[in-house]
Amino acid sequence: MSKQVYVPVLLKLFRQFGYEGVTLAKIAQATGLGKASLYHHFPGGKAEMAAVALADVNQWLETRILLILTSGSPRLAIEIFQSMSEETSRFFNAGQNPCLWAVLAMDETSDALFHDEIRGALSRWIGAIAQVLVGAGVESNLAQQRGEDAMIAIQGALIVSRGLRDCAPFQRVLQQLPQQLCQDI
Amino acid sequence: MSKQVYVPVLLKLFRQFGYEGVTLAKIAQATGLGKASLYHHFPGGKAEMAAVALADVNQWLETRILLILTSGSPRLAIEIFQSMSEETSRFFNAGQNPCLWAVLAMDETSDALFHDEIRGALSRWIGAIAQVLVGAGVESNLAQQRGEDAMIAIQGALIVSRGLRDCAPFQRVLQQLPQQLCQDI
DNA sequence: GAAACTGTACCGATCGTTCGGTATGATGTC
DNA sequence: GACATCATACCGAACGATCGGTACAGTTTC
Repeated sequence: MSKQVYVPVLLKLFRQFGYEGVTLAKIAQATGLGKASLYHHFPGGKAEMAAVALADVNQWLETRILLILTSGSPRLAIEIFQSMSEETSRFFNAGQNPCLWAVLAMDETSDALFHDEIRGALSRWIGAIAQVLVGAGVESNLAQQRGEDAMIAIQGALIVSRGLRDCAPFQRVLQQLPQQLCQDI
Repeated sequence: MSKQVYVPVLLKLFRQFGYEGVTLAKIAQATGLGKASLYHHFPGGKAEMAAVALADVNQWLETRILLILTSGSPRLAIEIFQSMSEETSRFFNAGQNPCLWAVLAMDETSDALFHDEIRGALSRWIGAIAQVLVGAGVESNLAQQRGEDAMIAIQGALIVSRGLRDCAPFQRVLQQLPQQLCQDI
């Protein structure tokens, strides 16, 4: 069985419990693999398993989000952002899934390599949003701010929805996001 | 030495490392107390130490934030929100401190009692913002939405600033927050 | 038969927690 | 004043459990 099969399981565990909260016992139980098998597939141990989960998220960003935002097709900006919102809402299961970036970024313990990867991913997403806005005539600095605001809205909505134990804020924010990004253009 | 002395240390540790990431060894080192002495002050162990830290945050909310928002003094709404933003920015050290609510809410492992307390705190803050807006003539449902948006902005800005390793987004968001809350009134 | 894979037993380290005990200072008794 | 009593604060050492990780002898697969 290819190790790719276990990546979604690892992703689910790490974003649910955080790096410290995930134990090899939990991973073994969730995957149905023994510890020796886990170390066969992931010789780097727990750190590699988390890295693989993080890489999976980054691949989602590249293939599902950045592709939408940077495809040369001449769609309207608002349509692009609507696609982005829908894909994002789907990825976070309408607000029920925590964000692995946020979980790992919080953790002071987890590797600095994770932090660099997370920073890069956030920057690319923000930059791609800004590029779409610039293409629609928005001034560069303002476009960058709007990109940041979009990430802030998504991350904040995830936190607040989780804190309130009610996904409605997340769903409302993502539904309003395209119009908010396209205000006055 | 009163146990109150150790509360700020506990708060710092738990919001920095999360519940799972904090070890009794770290607490002992940070407080200068032996592990056994910690159990003298906090017989409930690690859970009680986290609960005390959480209670400290909730007391800050009551005495510093809700007091500003609900004081009967007839100030303009925008001035009230400016005070709130400044106090919030100070509390989070201009975006360098993570939010204990977010850290604990993320953790699936931590006690359900924590989650109830966090939900209540978020609700009270949001509701207090909404009340100020209602007092300024904003329709009730919209006021509630604006309150949610404010919490989302604060929490999201903390996450993004941490992820980017740059506090500028947090500072910008909190500076713009009063005007954003008072738009069209 | 070679390579891929896995179950079992095990390792040292660390986890949260508890035990037995000491040092100190206030209080009560005569 | 001298002595016993008690509560508070603190700590070293150890507990059983679990942590992440490893060694190795099978077993499966091709």
